[in-house]
Amino acid sequence: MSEENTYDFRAVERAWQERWEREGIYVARDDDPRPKYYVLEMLPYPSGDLHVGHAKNYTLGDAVARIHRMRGQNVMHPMGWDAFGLPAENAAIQRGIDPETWTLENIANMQRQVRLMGTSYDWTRELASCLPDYYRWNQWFFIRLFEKGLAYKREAPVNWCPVDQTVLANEQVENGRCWRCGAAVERRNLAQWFFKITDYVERLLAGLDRLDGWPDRIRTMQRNWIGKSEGVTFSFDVENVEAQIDVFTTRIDTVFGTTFVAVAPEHPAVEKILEKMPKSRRRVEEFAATLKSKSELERTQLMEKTGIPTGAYAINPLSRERIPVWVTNYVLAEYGTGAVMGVPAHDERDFEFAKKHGLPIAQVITTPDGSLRAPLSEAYLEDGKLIASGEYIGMKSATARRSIAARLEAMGRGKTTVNYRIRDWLVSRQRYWGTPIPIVYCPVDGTVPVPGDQLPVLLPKDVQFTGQGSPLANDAAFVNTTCPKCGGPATRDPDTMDTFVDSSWYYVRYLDAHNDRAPFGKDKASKWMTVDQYIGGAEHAVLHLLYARFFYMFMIDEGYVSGDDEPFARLFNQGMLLYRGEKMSKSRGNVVGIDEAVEKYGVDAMRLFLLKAAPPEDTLDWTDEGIVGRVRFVQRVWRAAEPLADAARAVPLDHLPEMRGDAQRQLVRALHVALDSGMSETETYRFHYNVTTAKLDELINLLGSALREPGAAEDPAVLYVVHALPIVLAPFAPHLADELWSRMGNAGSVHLERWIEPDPAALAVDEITLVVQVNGKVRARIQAAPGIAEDEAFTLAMREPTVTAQIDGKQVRKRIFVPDKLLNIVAA
RNA sequence: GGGGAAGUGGCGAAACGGUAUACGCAGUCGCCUCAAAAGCGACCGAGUGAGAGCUCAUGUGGGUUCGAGUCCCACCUUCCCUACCA
Repeated sequence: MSEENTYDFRAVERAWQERWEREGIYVARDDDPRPKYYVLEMLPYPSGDLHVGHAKNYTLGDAVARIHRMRGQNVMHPMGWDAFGLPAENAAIQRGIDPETWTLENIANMQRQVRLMGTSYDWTRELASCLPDYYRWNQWFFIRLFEKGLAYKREAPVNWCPVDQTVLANEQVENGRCWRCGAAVERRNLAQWFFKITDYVERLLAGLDRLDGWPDRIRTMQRNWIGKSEGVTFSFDVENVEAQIDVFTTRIDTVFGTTFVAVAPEHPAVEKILEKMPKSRRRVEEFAATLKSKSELERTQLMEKTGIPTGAYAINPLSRERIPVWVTNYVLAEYGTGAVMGVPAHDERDFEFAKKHGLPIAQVITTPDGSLRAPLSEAYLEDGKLIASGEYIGMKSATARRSIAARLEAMGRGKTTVNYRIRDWLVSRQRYWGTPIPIVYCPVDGTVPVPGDQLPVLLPKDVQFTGQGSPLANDAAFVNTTCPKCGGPATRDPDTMDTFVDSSWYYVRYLDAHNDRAPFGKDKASKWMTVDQYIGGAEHAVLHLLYARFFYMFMIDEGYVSGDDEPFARLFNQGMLLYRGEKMSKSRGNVVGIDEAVEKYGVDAMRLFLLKAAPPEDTLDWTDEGIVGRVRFVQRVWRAAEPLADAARAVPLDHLPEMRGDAQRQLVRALHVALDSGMSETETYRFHYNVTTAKLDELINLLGSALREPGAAEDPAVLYVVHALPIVLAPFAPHLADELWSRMGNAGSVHLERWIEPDPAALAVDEITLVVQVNGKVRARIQAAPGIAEDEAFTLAMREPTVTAQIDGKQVRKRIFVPDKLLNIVAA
C-alpha cells in the first residue's frame, strides 16, 4: 500500500459532517411533493455520554432513513432529548450542580457525539423536553386533559422515606428501603394527579389488533399489562355490622367453596367492623401497621401470606353460610374491590392461606369424570363439574358462571363486571426536575388551572437541593401565588409531572418544533403523521408505548391532528447491546464510549461493524475484536475505487455496461445483488443489513480480483461498478461514499442521488448448479444452463458415478424436481 | 409462578422446507520485505480413506416429509419481560 493512498477517515469524516450540516441536505421540508416517510428512533435521556448501545440504535435508523431518501421519499428523521428526570436532580443533591446546567452540558456533549456519527438527522427540529418552550405544552396538554375530566386528583399511596422526608419513585426503593439513606420505606396516602388512561382501555386493546407492524411480543405485553378480566362483582353482608363487602371474581362458579372473605387492610369495611368488634382492634391495627412499613414491592413480592381474623362473619348470599372475614396482606387495595372471596380448593393463593391458618378447604369443582375428590393436595384450578353447590350441582363451570351471575343479578346482589389490571396513570412526582403541574389551589375558587396566557409555569431557579422533602414545596416564592380567578392569595401545586408525559407527544412536536402558539399546527402534524417506522428497545414495551398511544388518541379525539389514531404504524425492537454480559449503561459503569471508537477506527467502520455483527433484533455483546475487519473493508474500498474515480465517472449508471466475460458478469452481478439486498431488507422491514454488508464484502473481493487482471482500468464493467460503489455504500458508510462520489467530480452529495434499481438482467446467472440427491442425500452437483428440463437433468444425473452407485440394484420410484435447484431421485 | 426470545465451527454469524457453516474475526501456511507491520494468496466442523469418496455433525429425544437448522410434540439450557390482578 502506498502511503499517499491511505484513506484518511478522520479528516474526511469531519469534513463531510460539516458540509452536510452547512448545506442542510437532511432538512425535511413540508412543501416537498414526494411521498413522506417518517422514521424515528426513541429519543435518549442525556446521561452525559453516548455509548455504542445508542450507536447501534441510531446506525440502524440512519440506514433505514438514508435508503428511503435514496428511494425517492421525503424523509423525516428528527432527534431530541428526553431531558427531565432524576439523575439531574441527584447530581444537584450529591454534587451541588444545578440540574439545568448539568442537563444542558450533557445535551451539548451528546449532541456533538451524535453528530460525530454522521447520522442524517434534521437538526432544525431538535427539541429538549426540559426547556420552557417544550414543557409549556406539557402544561397545556395537562389543562386540556383536566378540562375533559381526564386529569383528576385523588389520594393514592406512595413510597415515603421517613428520614429524607420525601416521596420515592419505585425504582428508588431497594428491598423495601430507601436507596439513599437505607430507612424502611413507608406507604403514605398523598393527593396525586392521575390521567384517566382507563377511559381508553378498550380502544387501546382494539388498536393492538390492528398493529400488525408491531412485534407480537410487544402487543402481548401490552395486553397483559392492561389485563382485562371478565367476572362478577357481588356483595356479602356482614353479620351485625352495617357494611357490605363487595368482591370481584372471575370464578363465580366456585362461590359455594368460599370459606373466608379476605380484605385489604385499607378496605373501608374494616373500620366499620372494628367499631363493632373493639376486642379485635388492637391486633388488626398492629397487623396493618406492620404492612404499612413495607412498600408495595415488598408486600407483593415473595412474601408469605399472612392475615388476622377480624372477628366478624360474612354471609354467603347463595349458601347462607357464615364465613370469617380476615384482613390479609395478599389482597390488593388498588385492584377490583379490595376484597376477595377465599376459595382455597380452587385458588392457589387462597389454598396457601387456608393451609397456613387452618381454614376449611371446601371442594366444589371436580374433574369432568367426577374422579377428583377431597382431600385436595393442591388447589384445582381448571374448569370442571360443580359439586356441593346447591341447585348448581352437576353443571359445567361455564354454564354455572352464567346461571349464578344471573341469579345474583336477580337478587340485586351482583352483576357481571370487567376489571382491568391497568390503573390510571399517576403523573404527580414530588420532585424538582420536571414540568410543574399548572394548577393553583384557591381557598375561594378551589382547584384552578393556570390560564393559557400565563403559561408556562416556570421552574424556579436557585432552588435548594438538600435531599430533604420536595424542593418545590419548600420554595415559598414558587408555592405562594395569586388565584387566576379571584386574584386572592393561593398556592401552586408543588409537584412536577412524570417524564413519560414529555415522551408521550414529542414525535408530533418535531413536525412543528418552533411553534410558539400551539404544541404543533394541525396541518403540519397531519401531513407527517403517523410515524412510519419507530425504532427502539423493548424496555419501553408497556410504559412509554402505551402512554404515547393514549395521548395520541386524545389528540385525535380533540382534533389537534387528523388521521389514524395509532401514532406508530410500525415498531422495530432493537436488541440490547451488552458489554461483558451486562446491559451497557452509565449506572453500571460498563460504558464503551463512542469518541474513542470513532477516533481509533472511524465512524464508517464503526457503523458497518454495528450492522454487520448481528441482526439488529439480536442481543449483541460488544467486543473490539471484529471491528478491524470493517477498517480493512473501508481501506480496501478506497484503494480499489479512488484511483479509478476519474475514469469511472464516464461510465453511465442508467444501463448495464459492456461485459466482456464471465468475470465481468459476476462482478456486475455482485453489485446488483448488494443493491437488491439493501433494498429488500428495507422494504421487508427485516433490516438484516448484516447480510447486506456480507454482499458488499463479496462485491469488494470480486472487484479486488478484477483489478489484478491486465486492462482492468479500462474495463467498462469494472468502471461501472466503481462508479456505482458510492451509491450502494451510502446508507452504511456515508462519509466514504460521499468522498468517493466527489472524487468522481460530482458537485452534489451522493445522499441526494437515487438508489440504483437492481436489474434482473444483471442478477440472472448463465449457469446453475443443480443438486442431485438420492433419497434426500446430496450425491452430485451438475452445472447446467438455467431452465434445464427434468428429463435432461435426470439423464445427466445418471451419468454421475456417485449417483448410480447409490441407486445400484434399486428401482427408481419417484423423482422430485425443483427447477434450477435440485433433483431428488427416490430409489428403493 | 406466568409470558416471550434464542441455542449452528474456536468466536460474531449465514441459510423462500431443497448444496449447512455465506461473510467477517481469530488461527495456520505461503508471497512480498534485510526484517516487521500493512497488503496479497491458500487453508481452516469431526471421523475415515492413497484418492474419487464415504460416515457423522445445527442443544436432547420423538414426529411430519422424497427431503428438516427451518414445520409439529416433549424435554434441557441461557437471556429478557412480568409478577399474589382474585
